[in-house]
Amino acid sequence: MKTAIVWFRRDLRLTDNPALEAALGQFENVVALYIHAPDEEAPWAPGAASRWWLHHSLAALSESLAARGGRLRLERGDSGQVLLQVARQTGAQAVFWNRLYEPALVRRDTAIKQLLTESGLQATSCNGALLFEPWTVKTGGGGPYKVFTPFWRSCQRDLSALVAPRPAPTRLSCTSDGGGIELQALELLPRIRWDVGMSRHWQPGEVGALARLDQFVEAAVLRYDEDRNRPDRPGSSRLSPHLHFGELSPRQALAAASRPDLTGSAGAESFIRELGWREFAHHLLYHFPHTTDAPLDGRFTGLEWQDDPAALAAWQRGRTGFPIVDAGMRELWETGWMHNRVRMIVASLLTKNLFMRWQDGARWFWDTLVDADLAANTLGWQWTAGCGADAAPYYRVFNPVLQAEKFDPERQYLRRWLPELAALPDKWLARPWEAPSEVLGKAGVTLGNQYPLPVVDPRGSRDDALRRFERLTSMSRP
DNA sequence: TTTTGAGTTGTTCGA
DNA sequence: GTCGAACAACTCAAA
Repeated sequence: MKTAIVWFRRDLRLTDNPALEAALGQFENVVALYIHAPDEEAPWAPGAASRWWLHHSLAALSESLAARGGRLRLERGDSGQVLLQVARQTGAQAVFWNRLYEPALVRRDTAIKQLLTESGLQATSCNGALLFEPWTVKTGGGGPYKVFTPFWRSCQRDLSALVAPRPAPTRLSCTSDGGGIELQALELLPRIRWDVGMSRHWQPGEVGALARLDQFVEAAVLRYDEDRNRPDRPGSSRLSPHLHFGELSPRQALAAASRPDLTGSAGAESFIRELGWREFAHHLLYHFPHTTDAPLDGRFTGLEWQDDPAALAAWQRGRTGFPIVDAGMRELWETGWMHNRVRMIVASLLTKNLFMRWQDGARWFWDTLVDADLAANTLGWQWTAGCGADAAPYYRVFNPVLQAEKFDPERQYLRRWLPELAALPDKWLARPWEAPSEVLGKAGVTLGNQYPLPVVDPRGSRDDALRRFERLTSMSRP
């Protein structure tokens, strides 16, 4: 009986899984294996929210394998050694996996491929995570793109040539040896059970991912162009954590949004474009691996940042005194997710009003987001800070009041997350520090008491930021 | 090689 | 209240 290992990593699905399909095409028998090795991802080992998701996603994968006559084997330890050991035990002759593109994992996987090959095993890696491999999208000069629009134009030319998503195998022949450890032994769930409310918001796993995609395509995609900017509406796809863990492939998302009745609609176009941004982020990180910690634009290395632990803590806990920022940070804390429009606003406040390092913000997001993704997180923070690819110009500083009033016109989002301010009239809700004292009194609000005063001068800090960045650009000019 | 056109998501000011 | 221009040049990518 010819046996292969399918090494599951961040491709926790059976549908459109190239590594699984390739293994089943060449071997009669597969061992579905997941190896817990967070040290190998250091310094970007999954954060607490991400581990919660991973726990449930592994449980879901295990269940769907079992339903097809298979079994998920869990192990922990050095990935290379575990693969060799499991291969010995099961008589497997090959290992299949889908590639990942983060710097530490590229290094690890390259070494493992060599180790396996030297040990006489077939090692095959596939593309299951991206629409296009990072090394295939090149400018006319042969280098990687640094601007989104030409990057995406180039990708779009090849979209129609992509193969359609492949169906899940109906039946798996898996070895049924009892090896491996229990899911609980991976200790992915938090000791302090802050996660009890999380399952109200999310269904990790492939079934949940497909349900979410279906719901989005049926109910929201046609309004996506406008509603994706509205934190008060359920206009986001909320597919990011599913895509991150590979419970859904980008090809499946693309195919769903390319249905004949949706093509040409502004909503579907925008959604597909967001898939393009996901590609762009992964490609950039692949080509510029240092950007997780250092600015892509080297001029920003010399920028002096503020060191203010109290302000950072206020930002993290949603106590900055800017309602839209605090609402977002509380949404993040409670649900492990934040609306993208609000992510930009909170990031702008941290980097451009508080002058804190974007890396501090990226770290907090890393630990609290269920969709924490190194490529997307890095791109997003560098974009806001102005030091990344296609970055926002330095004078583009989000005004947290105007943004709230524009994108949350009825203040539903603010009231949902800031119950202590809910009684304030719309006019003052996004800017409570400007409200007359009798209005505050009537609403039962005492600023500086149950709701804070702004941590930074709402008007002056924008000018401070402009001056700082102006100095930066002029200093670097020859 | 040089030239040319264009670039996710904003704010403020003045008409 | 709405609209266009300025912000400040710079870098990227393609012709």
